[in-house]
Amino acid sequence: MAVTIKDVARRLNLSITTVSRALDGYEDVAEETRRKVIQTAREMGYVPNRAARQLRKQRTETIGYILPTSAPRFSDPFFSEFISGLGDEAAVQGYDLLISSAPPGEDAERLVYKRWVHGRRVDGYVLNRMRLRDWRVQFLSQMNAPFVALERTLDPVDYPSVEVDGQAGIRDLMDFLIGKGHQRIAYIGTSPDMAIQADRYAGYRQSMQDAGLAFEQELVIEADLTRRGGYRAAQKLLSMQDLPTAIVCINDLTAIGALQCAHELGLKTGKDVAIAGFDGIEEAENSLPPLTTLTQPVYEIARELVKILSAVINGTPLARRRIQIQPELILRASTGAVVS
Amino acid sequence: MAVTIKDVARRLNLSITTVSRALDGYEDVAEETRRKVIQTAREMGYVPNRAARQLRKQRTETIGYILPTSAPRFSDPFFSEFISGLGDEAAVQGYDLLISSAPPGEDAERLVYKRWVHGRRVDGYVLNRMRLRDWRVQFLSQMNAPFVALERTLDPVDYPSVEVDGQAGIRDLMDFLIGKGHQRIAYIGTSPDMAIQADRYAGYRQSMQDAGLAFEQELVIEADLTRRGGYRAAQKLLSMQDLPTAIVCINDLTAIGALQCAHELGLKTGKDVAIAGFDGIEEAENSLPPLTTLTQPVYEIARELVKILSAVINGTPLARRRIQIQPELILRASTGAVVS
DNA sequence: TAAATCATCCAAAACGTTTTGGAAAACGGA
DNA sequence: TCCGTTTTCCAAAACGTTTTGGATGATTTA
Repeated sequence: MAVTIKDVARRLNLSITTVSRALDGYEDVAEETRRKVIQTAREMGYVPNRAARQLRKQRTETIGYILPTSAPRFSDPFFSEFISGLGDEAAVQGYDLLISSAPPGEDAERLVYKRWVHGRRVDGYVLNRMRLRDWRVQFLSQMNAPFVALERTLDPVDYPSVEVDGQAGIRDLMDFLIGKGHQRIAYIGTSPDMAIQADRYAGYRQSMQDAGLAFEQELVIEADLTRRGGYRAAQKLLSMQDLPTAIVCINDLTAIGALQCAHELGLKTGKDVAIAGFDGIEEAENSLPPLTTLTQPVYEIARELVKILSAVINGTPLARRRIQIQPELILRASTGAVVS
Repeated sequence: MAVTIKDVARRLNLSITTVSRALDGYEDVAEETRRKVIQTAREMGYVPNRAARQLRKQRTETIGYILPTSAPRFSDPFFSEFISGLGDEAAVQGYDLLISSAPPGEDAERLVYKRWVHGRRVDGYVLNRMRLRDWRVQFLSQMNAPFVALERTLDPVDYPSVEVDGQAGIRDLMDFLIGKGHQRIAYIGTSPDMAIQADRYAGYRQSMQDAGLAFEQELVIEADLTRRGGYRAAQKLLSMQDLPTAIVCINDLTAIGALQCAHELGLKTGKDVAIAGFDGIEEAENSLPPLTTLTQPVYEIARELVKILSAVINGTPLARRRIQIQPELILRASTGAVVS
């Protein structure tokens, strides 16, 4: 059915060895021959059988990403952009992108990773939504499986990563808020075992301290990165006696939930209370009011991750094993009037 | 390195044939033997090498989906849910999910499909964002590649599909609006060669006609399914002499753009003008005001698509080759006060 | 008792590549 | 002319499965 290397060889009266080597650019084949091989291969529409090549070369030329789906029906604008970045760069590097999904931290997740690792399903892994101690890091490095992560963990393993400097980002934001006179600043975060929580919360704590502002435990709430979580957390904050004047949120979805809560309580966000997020998702541009946020180049980050992973797989030495990206503070109306 | 079938066979003093057949559930192996095989295979952590199996069986046990990325940095809440549905059901059916991305309709898209088809990269394809005449339908059916599509095209090819009845959905919505007394109802759609445009626009036209309302060309605007497109289209509509009292949008993102435009022009959506969307994305629940929309079960649709595709690949006869899903009208404040 | 059937097992081929370890021919230097 | 190089090619092995077509005994049937 499909045209194989054998067909090409037969047509040219050559051995399959020569055809293979001609196409792979080996030096021990005459230029004239190589020319002919390449041409007829193209003419005949020859495409190497992936499975055969994989079997022989013992590599799959595929990279894997397992979606951390917290709910069966899950939807997060971050991921469509992230995946399209992974896919695009994978194509550039000659890899396919294999995708599965599993609830993070569960046995199901373990199962998927194990199956892929033992079945030698992919050459390398892209990880994100890291937990502070992440079994995936331990497991993959133990199994000698190449991987790269967005965000860093505390695991005593040296692995290549891209990290967004959430701490610095939040500090920028806090400086701005404090500069505007805010003193009671609340923080809505997520579970303390998530890497981004450790990172961003640290920024919050540090800025409060540097500014000599009193830390109050009740101004810090743990949510779950969703709109609904943000909404509920804001409910608590905005029903206090002594209202916070600003709410810093760990991500945009949380902030958008908070925005809605404030609105329903009759508070004017940007005037009565300032609210800010983190991520720079598109929805944040169009919320009411538009959301102040720290934006990160998700698409480019995804591509960078694949670039690094590809280098790791091929044993190419890396210029830098840890790339740090500074998020950019985008001021919008949710933290006070702006001329945008 | 990895444990192969040979290792298992050696351990048990059996041939690899028997091990293979025991694991595959053939009848010609003694129950006692099968038991032992299964147990030691599990103990040794044996996972069949995918490439070898693929090569031998001439199938990849993988299904493919190519993201229609209209922009390099593209983000659409629809797709994260869609992909997670595809991935979950693929896992259930024993398939992997391979993903790539390409701008729809371009040569790049053609290239990706061709490479996958010729390289026998996947066993079947999931298509969406169909155009009215879609070359992919022609191409894949010509190549005898199994595929399944969300939405139908006009191509004279019989293929299995899931379709959301946009026409009926829009009619429901229109009935509601007309019942509330709206007469000047505008429609913001997209390029007429998209299947969903044909479908949903038809619903609009038909309802207008059935209600005896005059059709006005200037009340129909072509946008591009994005927030920005919706915003710009609404600008045109809301700067007319004789304002429309309602705007029906082809999807939620468009409607959210329109919402914002109305807000900026000082119009109270839900009072001065009614605006509605289509899709039921999460953002629509939290917009200001919350958006009336037609919701479709994206996750379930994705799973259904994979189920059907799996049946097609395996030659299992299908109960129904075309599944129709009725979207559900969700009334929210953007079309007038509601007790929600 | 011989023949036929049945229950288990297995050797070998095949899938389509890449890679190893030469072989043959052409060439160059003495 | 002969021998060592160089250039160009190739046969065969290997990757890890599944499948084909028996083989071997044991059991039943005639």
